[in-house]
Amino acid sequence: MRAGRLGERLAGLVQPQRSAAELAAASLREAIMLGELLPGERVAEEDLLRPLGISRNTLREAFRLLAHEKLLEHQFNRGVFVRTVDANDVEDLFRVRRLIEVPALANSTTEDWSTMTEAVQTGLTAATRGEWTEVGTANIRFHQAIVAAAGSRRLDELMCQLTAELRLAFHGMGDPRTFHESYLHRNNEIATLTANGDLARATTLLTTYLDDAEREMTTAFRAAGRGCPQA
Amino acid sequence: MRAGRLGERLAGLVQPQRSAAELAAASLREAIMLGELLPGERVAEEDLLRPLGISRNTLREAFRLLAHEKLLEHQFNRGVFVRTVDANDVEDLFRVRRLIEVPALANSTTEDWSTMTEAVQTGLTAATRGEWTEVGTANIRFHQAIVAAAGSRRLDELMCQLTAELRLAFHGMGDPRTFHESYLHRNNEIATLTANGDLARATTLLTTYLDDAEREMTTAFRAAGRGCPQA
DNA sequence: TCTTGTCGTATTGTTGAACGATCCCCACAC
DNA sequence: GTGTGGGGATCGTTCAACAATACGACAAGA
Repeated sequence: MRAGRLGERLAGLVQPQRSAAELAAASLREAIMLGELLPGERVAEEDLLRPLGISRNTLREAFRLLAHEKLLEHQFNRGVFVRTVDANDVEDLFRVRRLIEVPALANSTTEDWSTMTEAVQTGLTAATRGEWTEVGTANIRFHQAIVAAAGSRRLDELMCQLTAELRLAFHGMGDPRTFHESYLHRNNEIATLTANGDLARATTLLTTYLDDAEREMTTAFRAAGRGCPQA
Repeated sequence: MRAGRLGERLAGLVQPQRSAAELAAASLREAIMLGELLPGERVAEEDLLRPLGISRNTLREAFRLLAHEKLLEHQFNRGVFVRTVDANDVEDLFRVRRLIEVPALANSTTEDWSTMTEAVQTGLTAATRGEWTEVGTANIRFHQAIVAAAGSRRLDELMCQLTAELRLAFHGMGDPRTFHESYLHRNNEIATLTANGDLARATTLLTTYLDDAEREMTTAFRAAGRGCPQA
C-alpha cells in the first residue's frame, strides 16, 4: 500500500520519456512559432535530416505530430508545408473561441483565478518593456486560463491547439504592438471582474473582446490579400 | 479561371489519395469499434504485420494515427494498447459535451435541420428492427448534427473525436438496448423543438438529457469496477 | 515470506539503404 | 498557344539490422 501512495504522490512529477521524433517535433515547433519557418514554406525532408540528426523515418514521424497540431500541412506525394492560415480559418477559430471561452467563463466553478491574474500581470509588465511577443504569449495564457476554468482536460487540449493556430495567424499580422497593446487593459478588466465574481459583466466584455479581435484580424488578412485560397 | 472553378466544383467529389497507413488505420479502427479488440488489450506490432500486409514502419504510422484519435494508447518502449475509458474520462467527455452542444444549439443560425431529423428517424426505425448498434450510431449522428449547427469545421472535428471515445465507452456498458432505447424519444423531442424554432426548450431538454446520460454511464462504470485506475 | 538484484528474452525505437510511384518542370512538336 | 512526352527530384513504402528498453524468472539476502 505504501508504494501505491508514493506512486500517487509522484505521479505528477515524473515526466514521460520522449521519443526522438517528439524532440525533433519540439525543435520544429519552436522554429515555426518563432517565424524562422514562414507559412506556406516547403519543408523538405532532405533539408532537415542533417540539422536534426535523425533518420528519415523519425523525421517523418515528427512531421506527422506537427501535422496533427495543424502547424504543418501534409500533401500526399508532395511533402509538408508550414501551415498557412487564411481569413476563413481565423473566422472559424474565433467561432470556436466564442463558443468555448464564453460558456467556460460563465459556467466556471473555480475560485482560484491566480493563473489568470498572473497572465494579465506578466502581459502588462512585458508591455512596459516593449517585449511584444511576450505580451502575445501572456495574452494566450490568459485565454487558456479562461478555458481551464471549465476543468476539462480535453477542452484544455483543444484550446492549446487553437492558440497554436492563432500564433501562426499572428505572423500574418503587421505590427504586433498595435495589435496586442489595445487588448491589454481589456484583459485586465475581464480578470478583475471575474475575480470579483461578476461573471455576467465579464462574459459580455469577453464577447465584445472576441468580436473586436476577430474583426481586426480578418480585415488585416483580407487587406494583405490572404482572404482565402481560391478567391 | 476555368480550371479554378472546375476544381472548386469537384473539390467535394475527389477523395484524397489515402496512404497505406491510413487504410491500415481504418481496418484497425473498424476492429476496435466492433469490439474485436477489447479495451486494455495489447496490440503487438508483430501480430499485425502479416494480417495487414504492410511493413513495420507503415504499421507504426497507423498506430500513431489511431493514438491521436485516442483509440489507441502509446506507451514508450512498451507498445500500444486499446484505449480504456474510465469513469473520469466519461465525466470529462460529458463536461465537454455540455459546454459544446448546448451553446451550439442555442446559438445556431442554421435553418436546415434535415440531417438532425434524419438521424432521429434512422434511430427510431433501427430500434423497431432491434439493431441496437445502429441505434447507437444514429444517436451519435444526432448529436454531431447539433454541433454542426455551430458551423465550425474545427468543432466538428472535436465532436468526431469525442464520439469516437464515447463509442469506446459504450463497450463498457452492459445491454445496449436498455441504454439507447430510453433516449430515442428524447432525441425526437429535441429535434422537433429545434425544427419548430423553440431553441430555449430544446436546450433545456438537451441539458437534462446529457445529465441523465452521464449519470447512467458513470454509475454503470463504477458498478463495473472501472471507476478510475488508481482508486 | 518478502524484498532486492541479476540475467535472458521478447519487443520496441531508430537507423540506413533501397526501389517503385508520383509530381514538377521543361523542351519539343503541332 | 496548346498538348505531349521525358527527366529529375522528392515522396511512399519496404526491408534488414542494431540499440535500447521492459518483462518474467530465478536466485540471494534479510
